[in-house]
Amino acid sequence: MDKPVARATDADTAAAKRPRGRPRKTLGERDDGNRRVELIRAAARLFRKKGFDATSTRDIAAAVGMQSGSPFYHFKSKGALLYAVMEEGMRSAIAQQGRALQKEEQETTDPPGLLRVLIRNHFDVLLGPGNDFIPVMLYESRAITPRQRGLLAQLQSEYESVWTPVLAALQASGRIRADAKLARLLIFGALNWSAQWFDRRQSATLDDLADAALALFLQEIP
Amino acid sequence: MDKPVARATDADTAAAKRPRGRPRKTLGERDDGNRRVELIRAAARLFRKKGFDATSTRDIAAAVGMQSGSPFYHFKSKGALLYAVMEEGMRSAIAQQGRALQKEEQETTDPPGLLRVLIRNHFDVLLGPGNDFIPVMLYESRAITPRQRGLLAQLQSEYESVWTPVLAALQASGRIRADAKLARLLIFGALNWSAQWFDRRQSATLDDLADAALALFLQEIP
DNA sequence: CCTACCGATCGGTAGG
DNA sequence: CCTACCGATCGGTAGG
Repeated sequence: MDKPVARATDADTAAAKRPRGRPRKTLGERDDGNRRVELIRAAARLFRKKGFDATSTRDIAAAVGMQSGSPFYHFKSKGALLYAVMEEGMRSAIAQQGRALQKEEQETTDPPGLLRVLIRNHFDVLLGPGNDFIPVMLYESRAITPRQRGLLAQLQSEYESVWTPVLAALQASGRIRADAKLARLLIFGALNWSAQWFDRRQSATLDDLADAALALFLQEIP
Repeated sequence: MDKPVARATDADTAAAKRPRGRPRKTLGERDDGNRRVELIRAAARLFRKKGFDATSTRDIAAAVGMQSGSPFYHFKSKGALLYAVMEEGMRSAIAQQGRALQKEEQETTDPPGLLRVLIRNHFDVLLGPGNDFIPVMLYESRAITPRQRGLLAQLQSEYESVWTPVLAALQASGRIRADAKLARLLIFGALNWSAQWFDRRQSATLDDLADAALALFLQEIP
């Protein structure tokens, strides 16, 4: 769990294509971690589609070809599996955000450009193919314990820590007018809510979304 | 169900204060509708607090002092009760929005002023004391049938129909830069997400929120 | 990781 | 609206 899975964006779809295929044990590849990851991935998809409470551990077991009791060999409870989905989602999102910034770091130090990278990447984290982890975290947080919520809050702080100076700079230069803290909450709301309505089969692309968000939040250059 | 309950904003809290008190039958007041409304209200509170699946019909029955099977005398299923919460929430929100616009209709025909009224009222609908109905609708829609979703979509269209011309006017005048449809979705997202983080016991008021939202979305006058 | 199983809970109903 | 109840499902476990 410490090393993030390969970019969920491109890896998940492939795996979902052959859910039957038993793990190919090329070379000395151990099964242990794989089965655990498979469980987390299947759980994420089902938790997102049907909700945590409406998903039975039997559903999850069946999705990876296990018997009903077997998930409990890997996770001590259904709640632990939910938390693993959320934690994996956050670690993966943080890593992906880091890569996105690094890639653009060529010259893009201007706050508007940085905000675009952050927003565009956030849409990817939320809406990219196979990215069910963060939506699950956003919409099922009621089901975890206060302690787990605290641990996730730390990861969320880490994720947001990159945004704070960017938003502060934009506010200082007058390109964002609203109070910094409320602006951050409202912006994340606008972005996060897209998980409820975005349909990949429809017209708008993630770039369109990023454009619209930037146009909505940023004051035009005077 | 056709006539909306008294403004949830001021009526709900009072009722919550005396959950034990058996309905006072002053004058010829019939119990029938009251019990039904009590059930809807209790269900809304519990559905919001614990989620639909995690709330048992026994929880709801107990909250209004009934035995476990009795809610099914009023509603044919748990799902019907959920839908009643959502429909009641939408009808109430539409009525409340109508009143808010009427009250301000003195001279306020300018789009920015109208948007402020709409946003301020929307925060009231979402975050006002005892207003659990709309958050339940927003966050539990997975649990209703497609047909019910369709019926609610009609009510949501009615609610949003007032926003559309206002947003169009703001876009035409350059005070909103983003694509009209995406702007609407992003704005509603920013507002709706507040149901996840807003804490009435904290500093910001609903007026603060409305101010911040306006400042964030509207281009400054040149 | 499977087999076999348990106790608890749940939505819903018959019959008054 | 209550009493008494049912069938189904669920999370989880022992023992291999």
